[in-house]
Amino acid sequence: MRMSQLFAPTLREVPAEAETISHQYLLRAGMIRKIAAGIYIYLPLAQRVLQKIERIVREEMDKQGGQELLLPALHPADLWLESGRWDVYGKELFRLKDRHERDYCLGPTHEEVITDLVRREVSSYRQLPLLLYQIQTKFRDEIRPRFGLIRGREFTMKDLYSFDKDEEGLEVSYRKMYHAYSEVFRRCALEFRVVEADSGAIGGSASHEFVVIAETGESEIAYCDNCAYAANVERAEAARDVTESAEPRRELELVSTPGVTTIAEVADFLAVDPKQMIKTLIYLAIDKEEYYPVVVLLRGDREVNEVKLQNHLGCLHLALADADTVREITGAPVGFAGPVGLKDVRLIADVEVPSIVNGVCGANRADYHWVNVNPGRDFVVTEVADIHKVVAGDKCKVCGHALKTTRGIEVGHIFKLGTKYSEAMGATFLDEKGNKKPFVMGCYGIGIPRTMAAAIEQNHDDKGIIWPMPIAPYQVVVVPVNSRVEEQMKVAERLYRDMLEAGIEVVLDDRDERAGVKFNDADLIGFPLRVTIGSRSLQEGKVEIKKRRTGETMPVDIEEAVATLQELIRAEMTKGVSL
RNA sequence: CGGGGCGUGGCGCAGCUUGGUAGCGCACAUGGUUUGGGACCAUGGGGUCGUAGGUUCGAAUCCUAUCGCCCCGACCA
Repeated sequence: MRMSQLFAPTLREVPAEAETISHQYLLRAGMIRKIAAGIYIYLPLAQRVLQKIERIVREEMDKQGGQELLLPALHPADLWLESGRWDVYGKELFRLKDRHERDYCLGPTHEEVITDLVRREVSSYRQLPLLLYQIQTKFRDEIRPRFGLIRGREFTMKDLYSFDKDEEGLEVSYRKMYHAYSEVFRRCALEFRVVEADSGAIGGSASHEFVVIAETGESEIAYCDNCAYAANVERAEAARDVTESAEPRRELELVSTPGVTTIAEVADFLAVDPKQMIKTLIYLAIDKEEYYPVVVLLRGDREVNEVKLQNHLGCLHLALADADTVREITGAPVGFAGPVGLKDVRLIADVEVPSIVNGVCGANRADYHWVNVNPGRDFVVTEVADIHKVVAGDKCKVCGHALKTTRGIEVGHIFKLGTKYSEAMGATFLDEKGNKKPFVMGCYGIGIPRTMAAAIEQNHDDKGIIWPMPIAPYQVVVVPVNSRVEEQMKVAERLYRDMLEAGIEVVLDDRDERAGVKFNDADLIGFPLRVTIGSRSLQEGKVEIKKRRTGETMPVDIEEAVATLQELIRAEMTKGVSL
């Protein structure tokens, strides 16, 4: 490809709308353009990267016995009503009607469609296991699209669905995908971690996320350096502090705390450790038709993990109660809630609460707190659950070492679905004994554009993108320093032709631009290798090869340039990690 | 949806407080000089100031409504 012909409108300035590095560079390198919030055009360079990622994905899926098919993006509402998700999925589902007023939606995921297909076409255990996948456009009316390609409303996803005859089969399929995903991201040269995850709206038992480590990521993960434990903080659990305090239980006492409401203020005012406090929060658990209040107790230094809480409650949504509801339940304004004396309301204590001795909590009365509160004595704890958020420093539940936390971008997610969809939709087969059984399913997704963006978040410097070789849009750019110098152009053209013949993916920067412009564009777009042809080295019959990542340059004889490049490319293609 | 911010040539911004009929840099076009890290000179084209109402002799500027976009939170690959 000639740079003069390449449709890659690079931008010198940073577009105001872009906050994150990947978003900025994708725009500036002329790879994407936005057409509406969360909806992007992929220009030729981006398309090449996406296709390379897809190719890697296909190869790894195929290796595990996956078969590619293509499902529709437009789904009839019937299928979603059948699975029950027409109501559950909520506003995120793009819904539309056809001319006959029939309901449809744009698929945000494809469990319904694939389950429908399989229930009609597969009837015997002999046809299992079945691994079917596609690379398809998904539509999700995200509450807030953001960070460019990281969270779009339309994006391509590879989704594979596994159908097995039993749990053991699912386990095998799940492990295959776990391995395949690790291979995909390794080949994309990404630094990632596999973490235990919450399975969220898709449902099911076990699930793992593949998280690319990046400061700008939306996911927070907790992990242990000492053992293999790693989990999304939405799910992460820590070892419990079981040290029973020997301190004698003191007499319950009401103290005046005028205008002192927050944990920090109370701790300060009464000179107690926040760990001694019982944080009392009023939530509303919201289901399809109804909602009810829940009182949640935590140690004062803890935050609620709403995902855990919601899972525990099994409700659809969760919201902090408004001031009126708080007053209704506690009889006091916000800031003075406590479990002592509360009646007729569901009370859930975090696992750490029962061991608090002589604690402090609100008195359900404006401007008063209780001190020397002892769970079990001063209020009854019937429901205990792990609902606090794990933080760095908590003990690993596996080995007891201090956990660390970091942020990352979730690029892949694998789920064991079990029989959730097959049962809801009556998808069954006959087993060896002729018994009707629901398929045991799994689903496995990779966000393709997000993977591209994550690669940029992890591979860039202040000049631009540094593509890992396996997913670079082109492997080499040839830059004649001065396109008007005939000799330089001649050598450039010859090398360009030779490279094409050798199967190297190359761009020739034949533009009549100053060297600085070409160099800067080359750095911005992020070609892993650059061949510079200038008068200096040409005098000695040499050209310069420069590695984008390290900045290392090496003069090579013109005749050896192609062979050298091939060698460098080969080395980077198989390496699997960043150079 | 709650909180914050922004809509002015393709991009980045000024002008708005204190109304007087739109400007700067980059990009673009033409000519010339330049050419190893985003050149210079000259000339030129391009904007219903997001949209709709209103106030006013007069609105980018003031008022109202509305749409869009970005950032922080609830959603997820």
